[in-house]
Amino acid sequence: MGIEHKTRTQLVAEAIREKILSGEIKAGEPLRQAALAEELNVSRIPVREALLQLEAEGLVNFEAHKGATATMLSADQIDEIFDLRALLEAELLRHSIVNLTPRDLLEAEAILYDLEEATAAGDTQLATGKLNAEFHVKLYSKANRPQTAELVAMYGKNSERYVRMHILLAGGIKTAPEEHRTLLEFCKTKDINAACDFLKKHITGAKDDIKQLLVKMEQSQ
Amino acid sequence: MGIEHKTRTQLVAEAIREKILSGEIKAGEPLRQAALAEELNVSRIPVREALLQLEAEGLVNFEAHKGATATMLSADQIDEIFDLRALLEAELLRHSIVNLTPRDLLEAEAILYDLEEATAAGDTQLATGKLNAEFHVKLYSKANRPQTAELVAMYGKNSERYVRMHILLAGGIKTAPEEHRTLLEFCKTKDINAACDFLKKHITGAKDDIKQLLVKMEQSQ
DNA sequence: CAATATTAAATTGTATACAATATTAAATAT
DNA sequence: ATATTTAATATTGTATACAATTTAATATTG
Repeated sequence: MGIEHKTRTQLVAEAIREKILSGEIKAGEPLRQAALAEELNVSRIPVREALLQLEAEGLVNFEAHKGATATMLSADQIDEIFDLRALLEAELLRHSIVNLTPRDLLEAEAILYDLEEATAAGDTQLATGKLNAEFHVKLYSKANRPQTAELVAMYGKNSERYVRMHILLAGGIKTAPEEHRTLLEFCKTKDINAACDFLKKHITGAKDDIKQLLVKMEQSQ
Repeated sequence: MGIEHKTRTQLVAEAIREKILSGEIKAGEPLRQAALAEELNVSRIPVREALLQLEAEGLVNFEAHKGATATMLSADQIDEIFDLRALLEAELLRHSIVNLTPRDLLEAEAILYDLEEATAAGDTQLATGKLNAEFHVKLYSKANRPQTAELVAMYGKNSERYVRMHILLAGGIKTAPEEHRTLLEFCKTKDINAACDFLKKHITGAKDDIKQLLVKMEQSQ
């Protein structure tokens, strides 16, 4: 049982990803291979490979001979990504919901409990971040649709920095806390169509909230 | 206006991609960096970078220290990919259909004409391949959903080898030729729901056809 | 002989060095 | 002075060389 040995490329990818998601590297900013290599104490090879990976994740644009830049998502692109998420997550839920066991639903409720507590405590970072994701993942956990799940994860990561930014600037997403409970209720009663429709609205609502801010930012430039 | 200069990585990616799609490299087969490098007269660096790109496209699995293999899609995975395609292509069509001009529809009809001619001439390769794709792309052309379109293109590429294989082994997909014409008709009358529902069935039908063959192949192993 | 440990070979991962391209600065011409 | 060329610099792309890891083969032990 040897310890997992991470390759430099993977470590570099994680480092750069976090820099982008945290906003330390701003959208549009060029990512110089040599600079990153020196900063992270590696050669340019793993930096290049990490950048290629991040491009696949949609976090980076890599143009031959020109170099890489952190992707800059326009309001339109955010719009599309959230629509895709709504579509794909509803599809996951549709397949998962019939397989959700009572235990799954209780576990989801447990997460929801923490989430509501975090909300009450004013920790929007935690509530709209980690716990929110955990709750959704739990509901999708029995979908048995690995490729769809991977897509959802990718777009989730891609949205993450905008959600974070929104939390920072607007103090959280105004998603009503009871929305999650409503969704869970539909899952319990196995009301597939109601659950999926509600989920779509839930995601689209978050989108509208974020987009409003983004449009304002685009105008103020 | 300098000529477009392709990087070795891009050329290598194209070469390997075609090898996989054509079946020259079979699913599951390991892709040795050194061998590919020598064969293509480059160093291992562009080979590695090409393999990373192909992994992002879903054609290759790249495991650290173990190496890359051509992805092997199970019947289940094929199933899921075609479901995703149905979902995403319907979404594209939904957004495109209202913007399709009479000219767009005539161009689609022109492609359809060629397609039907190819079918009549027995050229299923052309009919289910290039022309079929062209027809679909035309219908989606006014969706204004670049990221969704990119996903659709990716999954299209991913399905391609199985479609090709199916054409080879079963002499084409049994998609009724009139299905395309029905779809076009719904687009002309701007009957969005009918068009999208029909498109989903159209894609799912192709899936069932291919999956049947795949299940048989998996059993015979 | 089977199972495990050890060594050797193959293969991948990464650093360094150099080549190709793009960007910027300087020089020249209009 | 402005526009266009030319040279210098910065940056990316790729080959080579070496290090790390895995896989295969061999040796060792119970």
